[in-house]
Amino acid sequence: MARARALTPDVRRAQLLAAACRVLARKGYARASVSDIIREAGVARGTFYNYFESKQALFHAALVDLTAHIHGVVQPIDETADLPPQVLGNITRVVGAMLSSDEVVPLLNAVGHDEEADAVLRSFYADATARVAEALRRGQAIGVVRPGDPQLRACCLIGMVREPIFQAWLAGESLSADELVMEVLTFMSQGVLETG
Amino acid sequence: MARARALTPDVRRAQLLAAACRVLARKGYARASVSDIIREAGVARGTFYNYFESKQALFHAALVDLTAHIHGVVQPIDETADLPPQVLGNITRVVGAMLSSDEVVPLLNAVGHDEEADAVLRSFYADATARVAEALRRGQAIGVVRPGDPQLRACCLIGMVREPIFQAWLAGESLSADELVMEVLTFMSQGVLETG
Amino acid sequence: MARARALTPDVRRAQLLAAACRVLARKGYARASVSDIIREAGVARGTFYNYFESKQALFHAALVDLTAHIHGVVQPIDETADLPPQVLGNITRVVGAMLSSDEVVPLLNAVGHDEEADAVLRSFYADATARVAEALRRGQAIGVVRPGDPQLRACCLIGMVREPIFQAWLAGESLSADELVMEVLTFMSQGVLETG
Amino acid sequence: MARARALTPDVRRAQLLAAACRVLARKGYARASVSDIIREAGVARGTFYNYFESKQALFHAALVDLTAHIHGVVQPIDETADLPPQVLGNITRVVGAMLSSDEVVPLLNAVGHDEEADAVLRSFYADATARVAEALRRGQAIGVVRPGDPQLRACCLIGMVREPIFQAWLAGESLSADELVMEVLTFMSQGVLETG
DNA sequence: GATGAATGAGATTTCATTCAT
DNA sequence: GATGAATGAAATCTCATTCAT
Repeated sequence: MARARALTPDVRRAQLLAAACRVLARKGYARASVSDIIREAGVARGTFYNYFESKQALFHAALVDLTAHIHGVVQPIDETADLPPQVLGNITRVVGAMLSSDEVVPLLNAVGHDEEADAVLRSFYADATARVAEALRRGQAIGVVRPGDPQLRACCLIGMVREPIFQAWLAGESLSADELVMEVLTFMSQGVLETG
Repeated sequence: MARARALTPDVRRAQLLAAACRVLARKGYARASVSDIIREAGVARGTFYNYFESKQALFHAALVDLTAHIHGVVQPIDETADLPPQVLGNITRVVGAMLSSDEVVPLLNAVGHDEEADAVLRSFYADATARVAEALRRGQAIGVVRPGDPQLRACCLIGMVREPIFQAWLAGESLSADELVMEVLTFMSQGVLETG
Repeated sequence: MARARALTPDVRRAQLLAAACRVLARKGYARASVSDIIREAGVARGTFYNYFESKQALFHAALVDLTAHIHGVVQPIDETADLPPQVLGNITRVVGAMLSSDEVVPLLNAVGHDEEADAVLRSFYADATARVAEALRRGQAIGVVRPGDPQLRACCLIGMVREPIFQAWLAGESLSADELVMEVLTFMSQGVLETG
Repeated sequence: MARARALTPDVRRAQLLAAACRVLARKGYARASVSDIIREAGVARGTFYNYFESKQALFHAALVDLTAHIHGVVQPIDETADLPPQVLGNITRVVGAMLSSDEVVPLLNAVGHDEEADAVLRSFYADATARVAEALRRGQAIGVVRPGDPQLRACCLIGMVREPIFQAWLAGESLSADELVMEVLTFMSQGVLETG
């Protein structure tokens, strides 16, 4: 076989991570094998293990990367400025990040495959919920959010965003980020039932 | 060896399915092996294959059973009667069904493990969404639901219910069905933002 | 491939152990692979792992079996009877056990390959030394053994037996058990130097 | 990267050999990897193969060095001078050489790992035995050594020295060279049994 | 000469499935 | 029908060696 051109470790590592994400998106967590990944990356088996201690370590790294990226798009709320546009902006950016590539959704729904990966996802969701809950709590403090358990409400909000994305992926359909954001806003601001 | 009493096929099948569900709840889809299942059921390896073509077939059957059960708790809307209590009743019953046993949540989140199982889940979620969307559509027709894409809105509603249940399971915590139902109602009827 | 006749677990286990010993004798500890062992035993790869948790576990079991067997040929000393023939008998039986099959020597010299195996060998040699030392101590107590550190002397005696056996094996030559026993007796009773 | 200063081939070779010996002492023959050796020596992987054809070749060279060193401490017997002190001196020097460093014992017991290394050890032991046997033969000729097979007797003598050293190493204990030499002398000159 | 990224043959291990009893 | 020993394809992982720079 033609020997792959030697790269600096950082580059090769990133390449392997990217290849792994593509494979994960295509075959799913459970069916993605090291053989798939190295074929996708065009390197030899041993090369893989020069960069990751194990297949599990790779998946762990991929998830950590991904969740960090999503958290990264959230901007802290400036309480001295107008709130709604900031919240809207964050929702829009998160939805954008989740729809930005085909690889995000399957990874974020890959629960129950792997002890370590589950831990990463658990902390991702716990963290996201905690942030939203904190924002709600502040909103309640300044009287712009109705009373109610912030933790539970935060979960509902996350589900409201996550589920349409998840189902669109499951069905292989595309989803309009703008429409989703609008719908979430409707639920937040007035609900969907006409009130006499 | 101690030979298990010959049972009628249906009983044995049900016994295996129940054992499989318990194992799935305990170990998760990916880590449930045939050995686990037959140990739990107390039958020999070969016996398993007298009743299911493969491990995949068993999981498929378990999912079909489970999703049928959840669909079963939903009652058709009687449009001549008062709507809100019927909707409320259905939400309550679905939440109740999902919280009724430890086995439901892990199974409904077991995505990406298995081609066939994914198909079952896909159709479960598609079906659930379609039903809710249809209800919304009727609501819009008679003017009790605001305008908006029923499909997308249905997804949001399902996510609003599913996510808190999912996260509580992930965190190993319990969840109050009543509080969840109340919160969903709040989102539906008035939103969570105070309106000047 | 023709399916191997199903055996009771005990028999199959013993067969695998025996096959492993033959392979170890032929190829040495480091170069004996699971593939070699199953080829020798005529079973499939998976069958091996039905009986031993790992390759290491098999080697451990083989060593435990072997060392137990050698210890088993040693008979306790009856202090009310004549001592020399009893000692002579034990030496003869141990030498006999070590020469009884080609597999003993390579196994007893397989040091440094494997943490667990080393522990078995360590305790084998420690135990053997302790027994000989105890016999020497008793001999000193009743005045038939000269003064001197029993532990060290026991080691020397064991080496005196072990080394010729080891070297004969290394050179691929055979060794007369009787001559070895006689030589050891000479060293014990009078030494090899003529005394003026 | 930090490129090691180019050394003369002999120096570099010696440096690698020394590193290999340290690693061997620490991890044992079977667990010493090329990675360990180059890390210990502080050279790059490729450099290793500029000096040794293979890992096996390095171990071979290390053994040759070591065995040559041990043989080197043995002084030829001057038959015109008094014999016992010369024999005593040689035993003392050999024991001293074997105890001089932690690396000797594990290497001399590294049997069964490697075809070539086994050959080196085989010839080391054969040579040592031959020398001792020759000395015994001369002793018999001049009447200071009792009759008996010199070859077998030489093996016993070597075992008498080697075994205590081996066991002390196995147990991680230290050993007094003087006591060992004295004990060997006792076995040679009078045996350990009291004679009425 | 030195470097270290890349290699790949070969080892161990897993586990869903088969089939003789 | 029930049993459980046997199977083997396929997965993960190791590490001595190569070779372009």
